[in-house]
Amino acid sequence: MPEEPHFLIEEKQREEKIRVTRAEVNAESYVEPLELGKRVREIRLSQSLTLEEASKLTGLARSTLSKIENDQISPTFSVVTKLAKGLGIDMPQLFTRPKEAVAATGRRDITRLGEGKPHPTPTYEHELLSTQLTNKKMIPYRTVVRARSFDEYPEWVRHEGEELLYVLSGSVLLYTEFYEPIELMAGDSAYYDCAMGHSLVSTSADDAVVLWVTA
Amino acid sequence: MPEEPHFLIEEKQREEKIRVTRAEVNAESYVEPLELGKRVREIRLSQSLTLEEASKLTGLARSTLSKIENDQISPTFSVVTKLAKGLGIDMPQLFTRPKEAVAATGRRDITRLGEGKPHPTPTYEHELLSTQLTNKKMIPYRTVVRARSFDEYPEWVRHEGEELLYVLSGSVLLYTEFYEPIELMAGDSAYYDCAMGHSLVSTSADDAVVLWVTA
DNA sequence: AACCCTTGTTTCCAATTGGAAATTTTTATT
DNA sequence: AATAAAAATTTCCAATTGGAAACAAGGGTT
Repeated sequence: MPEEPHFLIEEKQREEKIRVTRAEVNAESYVEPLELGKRVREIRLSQSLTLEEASKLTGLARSTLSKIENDQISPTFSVVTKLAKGLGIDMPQLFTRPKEAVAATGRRDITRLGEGKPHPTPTYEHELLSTQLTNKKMIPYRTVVRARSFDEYPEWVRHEGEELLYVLSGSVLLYTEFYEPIELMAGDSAYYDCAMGHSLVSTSADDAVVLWVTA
Repeated sequence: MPEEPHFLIEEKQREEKIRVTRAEVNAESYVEPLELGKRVREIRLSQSLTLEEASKLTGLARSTLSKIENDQISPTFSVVTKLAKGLGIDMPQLFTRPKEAVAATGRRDITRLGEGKPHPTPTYEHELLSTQLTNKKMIPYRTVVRARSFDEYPEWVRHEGEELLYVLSGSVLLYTEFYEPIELMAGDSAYYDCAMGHSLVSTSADDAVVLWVTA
């Protein structure tokens, strides 16, 4: 029975409910159909495996594999994990858009002013740049730091990597663990280890804009 | 009810069956148990989001998020996808092991406008930022691209790594191998693999200023 | 202390997943 | 073609997921 996959149907049903909310908060974060099934099948066939063999390798039922490959179910995380283990694929590889294999063509991604992928949070208004390329060594954001008072600065953030901060306009106050807060004006920059607690507030009357690059 | 997660129990049962086969065929491409829940919580908190806010961003129920973070369910693929989209995470990042947070000593380096270390070349006028810190993952420059005519644009440059280019003022023409030259205006950015030949000239009447970050 | 409000957890249940087996389709062989 | 064997899909159903709502656990306020 060639019905529409459940989770796609469900997707639509919810669409209604959450449309407004989602649009408000994050105008542009919908889940594309992404053909997991197609990817999986490609990988299996590239190893010349039958469903039965893949089944043995992954510990998943033949039927389950078939359904996944035909996008009839949305496998659970644990199933995806088994799949990856059994077929010897990197998880990331599974999700990375196969897009044009980069091969001979160089990787390049242009982002025009204001055309990044918006990602608002209560505190900041991030705009992800260069979202076409995946597996980048750096992740660049252009971020609007909303004008706000001192005493409500956000919690420390801590994570892997290093960060470069360049103030494009306005002025901000950079809080980092182990140091006194420091005010940065347009043109100033900071480089720090993200393992230190850090957070940023705007000190200008209006919003400040910064470029943030994480490695 | 603090029972053992279903999908973990089941994991063990099947273990027996597939052990031998798996060892034969693919002895070593193990994606460890990875605590998805913990990761997700980290990421959510790093953005100072509440479950409610994350719920709005992802379109998932608060309860669902809670269960995921507490490893009480194995979310379906479509749910994981929504999660990643909503929270603005690269899928791969979700699965990559978070090397234990470096006991932070606190590396931080502030560079005031114009106080970087000058490094002039015939073509550009680089100003190295954050020169106090060594062993950085990224090397940031603020570079003035001298106004110049088209036909004397510099040779390709090729080297290791990836580069982010952000135009601070003026406009420039970015030449990269495999692509047509493209004009970038203030606020535009480009990300590319440095293995591609690349070079930059200014197209504005006066000098252009760009931020260049190499990883 | 009683109350309200926010954040996170748990319960309940309808909807979906995943396995075993049945069924259909494809491929190979006469 | 006809048949057998292999491979893939579908069906059926028990087990699990995911949403709504109830619940619990703080934080402030009055």
